Amino acid sequence: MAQDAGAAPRTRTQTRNRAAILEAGLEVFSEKGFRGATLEEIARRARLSKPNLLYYYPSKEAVHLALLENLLDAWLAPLVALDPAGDPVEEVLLYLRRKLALSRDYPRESRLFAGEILRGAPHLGPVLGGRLATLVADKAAVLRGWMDQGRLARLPPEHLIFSIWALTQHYADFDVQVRAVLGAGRDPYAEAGPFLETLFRRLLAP
Amino acid sequence: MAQDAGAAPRTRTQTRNRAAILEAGLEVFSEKGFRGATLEEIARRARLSKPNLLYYYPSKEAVHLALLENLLDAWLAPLVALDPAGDPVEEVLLYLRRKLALSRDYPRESRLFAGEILRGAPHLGPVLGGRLATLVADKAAVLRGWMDQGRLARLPPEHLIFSIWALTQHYADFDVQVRAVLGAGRDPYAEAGPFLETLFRRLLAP
DNA sequence: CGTGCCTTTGACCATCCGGTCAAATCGCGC
DNA sequence: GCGCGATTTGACCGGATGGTCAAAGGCACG
Repeated sequence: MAQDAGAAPRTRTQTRNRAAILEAGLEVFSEKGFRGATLEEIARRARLSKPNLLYYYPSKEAVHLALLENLLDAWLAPLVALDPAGDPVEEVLLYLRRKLALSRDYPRESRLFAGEILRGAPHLGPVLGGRLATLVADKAAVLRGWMDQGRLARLPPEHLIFSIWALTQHYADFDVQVRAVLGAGRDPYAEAGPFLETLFRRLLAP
Repeated sequence: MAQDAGAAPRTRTQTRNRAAILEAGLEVFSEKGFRGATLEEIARRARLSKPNLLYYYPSKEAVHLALLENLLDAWLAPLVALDPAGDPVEEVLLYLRRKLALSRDYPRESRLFAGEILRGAPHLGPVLGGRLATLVADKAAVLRGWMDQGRLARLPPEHLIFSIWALTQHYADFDVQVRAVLGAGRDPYAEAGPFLETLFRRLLAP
């Protein structure tokens, strides 16, 4: 039996197949959304039969949920890494760069996330008001401290964080639109990097 | 017969029912996405039977398409209104305010749009590389002209436009997340307005 | 080589859902 | 109040899809 999705895989086969399912699920869910994705297609991409997939994850939702949960840590890591002991402007810029790198290197994850939030966060709703809200409150306090010390321009810290999310994730989530507007032969991320760096340097200077 | 979705409605009944269908479709599509929406639910919200809905629009896609097309003009209007004869910084800020107002007053439209783009723009793909790209190229030229005259900070104009899209639409598309982070009792838009205004004033000053 | 568990699968089921159709009903112009 | 097109609907269809099940296959270990 391998039905318990939460348990650690025991055999090599389990490890390999679960990984293949998650990879395939990420591909399909991020492209088609939860409703648009089919178990058939996920199974095919994972080179498994549909019942075989259901042997590893008990339902479509279980795969989706596993992906979102796995994602969360990686997604929040850059914000967690914001160091209260560092230089204020440089720390925020570091966060910006890390977040933009996530959009560039993991656009599927970004879109999976965006789809979930866009639909009202039916699966990770509680996490938003819980872990996420706590983390943001924590880091907002750090930012506010820096502002109080005059080392960072005074701004509503939560909205400063939102602006970093919005500006970086836009390039992953709205990729088609960005590329359609820029035309072929241009590298969105290569241009976005310096632009966003300028934007935040001007915004954050005390 | 009323099958031609493109034709202007002739009777009062047509006008009323088509409007009801579009309103219901907007509600359901923006909340559940194209695949997640069902004709049954759209029909119910429009107080029509399913076959009756199909009498006015020949398919689910036709309703979706009609919504996107109706939307496009309203969505692009603020950018169209960017006046080459106006004051550079004030014109951009005006655009920002108009766009934020759209997010505040028409969040369902914003989410409908976001969903379409997120899934790779299967329906209005051609529009992106056509009308949208042309419009942006046009206004980017205006911005560049202002920059050349030293009346606006030198920045990649397309990315400047992207940043306005990203920052304003974020508040509509990721509404649940924003509210979860801010907590109840706070008005996201009331806080976002001044913040974004500050952000762009600092960014755009020559 | 045999036993027992892990893994895989073909066949199948129930449900949902977009769309059709023929018939009923409505309501406007005469 | 009649005729006729516009509108509405119950019943139905076919395909897609999430999920089940019992049986078969593979593999490690005695």
